[in-house]
Amino acid sequence: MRTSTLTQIKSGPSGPVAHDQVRCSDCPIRYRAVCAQCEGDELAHLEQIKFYRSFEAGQPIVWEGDRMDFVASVVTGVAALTHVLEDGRTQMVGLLLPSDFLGRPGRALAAYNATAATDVVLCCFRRAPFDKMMQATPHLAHRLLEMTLDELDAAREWMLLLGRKTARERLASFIAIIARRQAALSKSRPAGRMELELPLSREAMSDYLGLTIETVSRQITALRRDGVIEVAGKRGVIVTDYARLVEQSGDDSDGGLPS
Amino acid sequence: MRTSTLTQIKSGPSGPVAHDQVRCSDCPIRYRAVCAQCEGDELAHLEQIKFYRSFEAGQPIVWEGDRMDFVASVVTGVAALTHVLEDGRTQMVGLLLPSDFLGRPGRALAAYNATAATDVVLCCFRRAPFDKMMQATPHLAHRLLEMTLDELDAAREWMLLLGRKTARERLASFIAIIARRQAALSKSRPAGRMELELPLSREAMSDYLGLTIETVSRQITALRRDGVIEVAGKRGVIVTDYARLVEQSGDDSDGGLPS
DNA sequence: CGTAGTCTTGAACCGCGTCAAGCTTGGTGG
DNA sequence: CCACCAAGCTTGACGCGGTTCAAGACTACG
Repeated sequence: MRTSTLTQIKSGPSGPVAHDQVRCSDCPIRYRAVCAQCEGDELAHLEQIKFYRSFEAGQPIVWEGDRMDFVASVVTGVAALTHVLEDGRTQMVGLLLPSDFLGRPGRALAAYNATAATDVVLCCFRRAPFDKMMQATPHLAHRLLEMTLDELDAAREWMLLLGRKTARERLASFIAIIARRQAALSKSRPAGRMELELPLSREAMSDYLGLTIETVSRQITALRRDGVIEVAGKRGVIVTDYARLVEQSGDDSDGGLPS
Repeated sequence: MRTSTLTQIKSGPSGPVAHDQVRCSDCPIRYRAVCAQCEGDELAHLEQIKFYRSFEAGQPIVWEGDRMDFVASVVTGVAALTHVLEDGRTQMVGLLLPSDFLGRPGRALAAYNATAATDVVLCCFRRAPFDKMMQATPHLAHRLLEMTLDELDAAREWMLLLGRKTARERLASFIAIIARRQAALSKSRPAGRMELELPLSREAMSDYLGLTIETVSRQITALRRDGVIEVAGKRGVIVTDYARLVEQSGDDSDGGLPS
């Protein structure tokens, strides 16, 4: 049932497309998203003002400066926030994974470009009712504060990467982040040999890491040559030993990048 | 009574130094800090759990991983948050100006090093009562959410700088940020000729900008040679034309970096 | 089999880091 | 008042890591 509703989305060639409601109680991100602490009436109210939108990989979600009359949780897939300078230089400034929040309550204009890095499904809330609910529901405000603080921590870890790490360390850090989040999905700790699927193209990785696409490619080759990873197709990566990968990432300790 | 307990702290020559209480109603950051929207009882309660601490320029406030049993607002001065890799590479990840908030409610361990970049006065709140008050006071949580979202925006602007800007653009961006905030203090818009005092040493600037101290120095010289700025002593800078400075910063539009 | 999109590889270049002196300023003591 | 020193800043010479520019190679898809 759930799955069938989701497959309907895949219609429009380029536009976002709505699809049938999924009950919040069946939602895969029920206990991790903004709504995590809502129950009963609150959840019912959220259910009323929510709607789903899907985007195919590569599609824009909003442009910087555009009016955005909803906020949303990422249900499945990966979305990227980017800043672009006038001469075209691009820097990714946010990577939104399932349960992450998109948009800013109380602000109608998007501050960054948002793009679907993979196929993405968003659970959207109309802005006005959501803002009103934020005022009335301490749960919601608290949860959002907590999530925003986590994102701030992640952004600061990322600043360390951009400001001080070498190209090799950046690649190792990125792969380690993906490994960690994949382990988190199965509620295990990352360790030993791990098979991963990178959620970003080489170009998106270069935008994330503040490098060129060529340098990304070369460093992946170098990590492979040194036996830190194996490569399987364009997106597939096998980490031969997670601890060894972390060593290459330049971080003194493991941990880092929440969510 | 209140003051006497605090003045006792005033012991060590290099340790933090407390000073007499200031009434919240007289506080210079009264309407910009976390407490901005608190009135009456709420303010009185905050007043009860607050205490001041001072730090001389260069002193550490907390170390990453240390227990931190307070949160605080910066009243005067500038504090820096930094990450350090094991080999000593350092990246500043936060620059706290007056009214900015230090610490994370609900987390006792510091996630970064905090250092006084100039002489700093903090208005501290003991953690436990502050956390409790956060639960009970929607005002407070909302204000903190708003401030955290602003900081996240600033961090993302900063990521663009670290990932994609040249050394010259970074310096111009930094000086423009200082110019903007100084204009904001006198409630004017930055424009034309402006005299500034940089709140950071060359070393701190290099940590902020992801450069070496030598490159910072060279780029300041270059901006001076090109007539974009004049230099007066170690910390003094005169921006000859703010618009020209912004052109050099690589940003397509003005704006950016809230707070 | 051809073609487009994505990724890889190579060679040359250059911006910034590194290393090593000098310079400027302020503080201290003779 | 000046000699001395330490800390912070500036300047120069040189090398390296990552960018740039330019071909190839690998898929996926007609």
